[in-house]
Amino acid sequence: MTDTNLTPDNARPAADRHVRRRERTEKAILKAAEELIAESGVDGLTIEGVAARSGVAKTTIYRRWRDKDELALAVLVERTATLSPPPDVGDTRKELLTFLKTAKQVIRPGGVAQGLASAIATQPDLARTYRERIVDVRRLELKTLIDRGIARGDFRPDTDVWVAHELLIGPLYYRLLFSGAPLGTKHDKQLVEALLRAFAPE
Amino acid sequence: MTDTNLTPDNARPAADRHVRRRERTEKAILKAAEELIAESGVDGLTIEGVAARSGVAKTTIYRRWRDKDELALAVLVERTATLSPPPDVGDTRKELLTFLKTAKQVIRPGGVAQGLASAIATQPDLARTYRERIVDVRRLELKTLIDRGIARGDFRPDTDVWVAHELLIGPLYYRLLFSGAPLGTKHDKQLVEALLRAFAPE
Amino acid sequence: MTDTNLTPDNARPAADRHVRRRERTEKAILKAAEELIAESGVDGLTIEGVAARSGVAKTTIYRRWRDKDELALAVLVERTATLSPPPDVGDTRKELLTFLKTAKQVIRPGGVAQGLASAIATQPDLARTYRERIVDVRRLELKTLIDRGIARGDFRPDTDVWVAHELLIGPLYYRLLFSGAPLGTKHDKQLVEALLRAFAPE
Amino acid sequence: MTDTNLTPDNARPAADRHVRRRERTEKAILKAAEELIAESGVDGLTIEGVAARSGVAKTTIYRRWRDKDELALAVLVERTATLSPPPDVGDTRKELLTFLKTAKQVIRPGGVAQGLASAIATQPDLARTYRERIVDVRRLELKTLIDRGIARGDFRPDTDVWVAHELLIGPLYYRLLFSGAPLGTKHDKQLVEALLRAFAPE
DNA sequence: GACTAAGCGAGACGGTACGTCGCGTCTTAAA
DNA sequence: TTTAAGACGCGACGTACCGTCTCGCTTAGTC
Repeated sequence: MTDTNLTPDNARPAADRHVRRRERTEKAILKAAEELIAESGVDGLTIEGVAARSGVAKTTIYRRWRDKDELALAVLVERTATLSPPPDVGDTRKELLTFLKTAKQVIRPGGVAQGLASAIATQPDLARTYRERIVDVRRLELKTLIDRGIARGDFRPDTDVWVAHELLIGPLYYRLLFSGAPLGTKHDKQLVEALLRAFAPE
Repeated sequence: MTDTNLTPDNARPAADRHVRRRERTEKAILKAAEELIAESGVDGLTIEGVAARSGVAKTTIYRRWRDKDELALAVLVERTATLSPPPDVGDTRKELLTFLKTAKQVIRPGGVAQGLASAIATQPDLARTYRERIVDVRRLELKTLIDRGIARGDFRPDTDVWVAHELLIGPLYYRLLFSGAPLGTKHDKQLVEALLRAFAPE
Repeated sequence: MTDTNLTPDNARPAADRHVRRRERTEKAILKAAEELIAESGVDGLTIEGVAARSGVAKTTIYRRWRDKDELALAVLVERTATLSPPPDVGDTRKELLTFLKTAKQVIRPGGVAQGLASAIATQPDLARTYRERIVDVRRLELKTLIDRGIARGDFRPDTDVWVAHELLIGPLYYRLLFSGAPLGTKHDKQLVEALLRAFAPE
Repeated sequence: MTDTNLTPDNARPAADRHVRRRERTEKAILKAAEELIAESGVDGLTIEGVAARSGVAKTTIYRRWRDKDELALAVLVERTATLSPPPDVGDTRKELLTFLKTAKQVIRPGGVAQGLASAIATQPDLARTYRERIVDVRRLELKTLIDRGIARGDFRPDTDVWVAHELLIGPLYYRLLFSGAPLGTKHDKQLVEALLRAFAPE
């Protein structure tokens, strides 16, 4: 986490051979972590387990991530990074549904979000990372959709993206974490419908 | 937890002295637990700590609750149980705001909900208890409000209580757990407004 | 243990009306204890287990025996009490072998002696009871045999019963507890032979 | 326990610093264990106590020994290992007495043998260790003595070392564990005398 | 046939130690 | 410079069984 690899590819002075090594190691760790999470949830994620599976020393893992929560979060971030924003298909309703679907793809597998919820809610460091790397990203995407929706006359011009985001994602998390309701398409539709009504032009 | 004291006060045959003792013990435990949570969060809640502070043996605690999550949840349930449903004040908007306010009073202090989120999302037993003793209770209260709202012409007659509940509570939890936004009155108002619009009569 | 029922049947002054009840309870307890020992050794003997199986309250057991070791020893004593001394068959060798065989019958089943060894060696109370009710009894029996042996000219007149006892029983226990050697008849014969030689008349 | 340091002192490649540390830790543990046993018997031996006194973490102790019995046995083994076999003094009688004396030195202090008797008699693992590291060692020493005795004409050539061993050690344990008789020199002499007669040449 | 005291059942509890889990730290050789 | 490897301290876990306490019901000989 600490430092994000923003280094451009030019100008590698000397002690940079080691960078390649770092990266390889890091990948091995993340891979092992993801697998373990997939197999037995965030609770089943263990630094010792990751070390064993990845063939990396425990020490090495601790050099990169403070603890297992940070590591799990890194897995989540990785996942978000590989997703692309929802394309313009000319239909706000459909685009919003796609948005929800994508969100579920990020959150659900392995129960990472479920497993991390408490940690994120509790530890400011994690929360910040989570917000910057995930919440903000997704809200930006939503903004695109909403702007299009406004242009199409589906949303009133002063629609608050923050609130809209909450109205879509909040219920989703709520079902995921607490109510246990089955995150189905039907529910998604109800949410989208509600959102469209809540911010419909006068 | 397990059994709710429905026994009337007459006809206590014999083994009832035990019951009285149980209750006293249980109260001591819950009190200590609540204090510890208040001081250092659910993470800081330790069965050993509770035992020490309450002067009750660790064993006795385990005789009532499987583990520390169940105990923490019991604290939450206790809190919910002591709250009364929002009164009819003749104004749907106000009643909904009161509903949100009460919800925050249950959830926030000590970060119990935050600390328990992962556990609830992960362990079916806890989830069931949580749903039955908290979600359902609160949704029932909301139903009363919505019914009144319908009668007053503020909501359309087929308003779905489930969805309405999610639209109000979901964002609240979302802010609490992930976005870190300050659960202020302003936000509450935005949510209520959105809800009223989403389910306004045609 | 504390008081051994040596009271003769005459002269029951007053407060001993309830004796019969006591005895029934006591028998139930000892029976359950013996069964449990047979099933899973002295280690598997649990006051709670005995209470459960015998249908007697834990309290009642503690009213008679200080702890589970005393109870187990009581089982052992019971066993010794029901055995009869070896008859005169006219052959010292044979009588000694019978003596050893009987000893094994007392000691072996359920591993009571094994399980109790440490307790006896450690707690003077138990040791005293053990010596008085078991060791002394058996040594007295041996004395009879040796006296007969002396009369028959198989032992020298000044044979020390104590030492003889140790030479027979000691190795037996040693095998039982430590060496793990299989307490077979062959070994018994070797011991008897050695004893006869050690105390043979000049 | 597990591995006996048979590594020669040359060629210690690398991961050997660890070994040194292990050894230091192990010594600290055994020392503390021995002290605790000396103070309050095997019953008073507690892993937690050892951890506290030795300044070693409980975990570390469990990393080496399965449980407190194994640890106690290790103390006994340690004791045996540091003793040297009885020297040839030209007198079988005297050598046998020395043998008994040494045996008592191993067994008696702290009542380790007494406290472990039940455990050894009950758990095959412990029994095996006990036999291999203690019984066999001592019997081998006895063999030396008996061979010398045979050479000197004190024992008949076919003297069975096993039986001889039992005849000497068995009574000793018997006194120690059950009869409570005071393991004095007088008794020792009687045993040695009996042994010499039992296996005297024709 | 009713009295009455010894005996008993039942449940809750405090307490000690257990053996386990996974964490995160440290140290040093080797790559 | 980075990594592997191993040993370690630590805190809390959840469990087992201990032995104790309290109090009301049961029961069996006696009056």
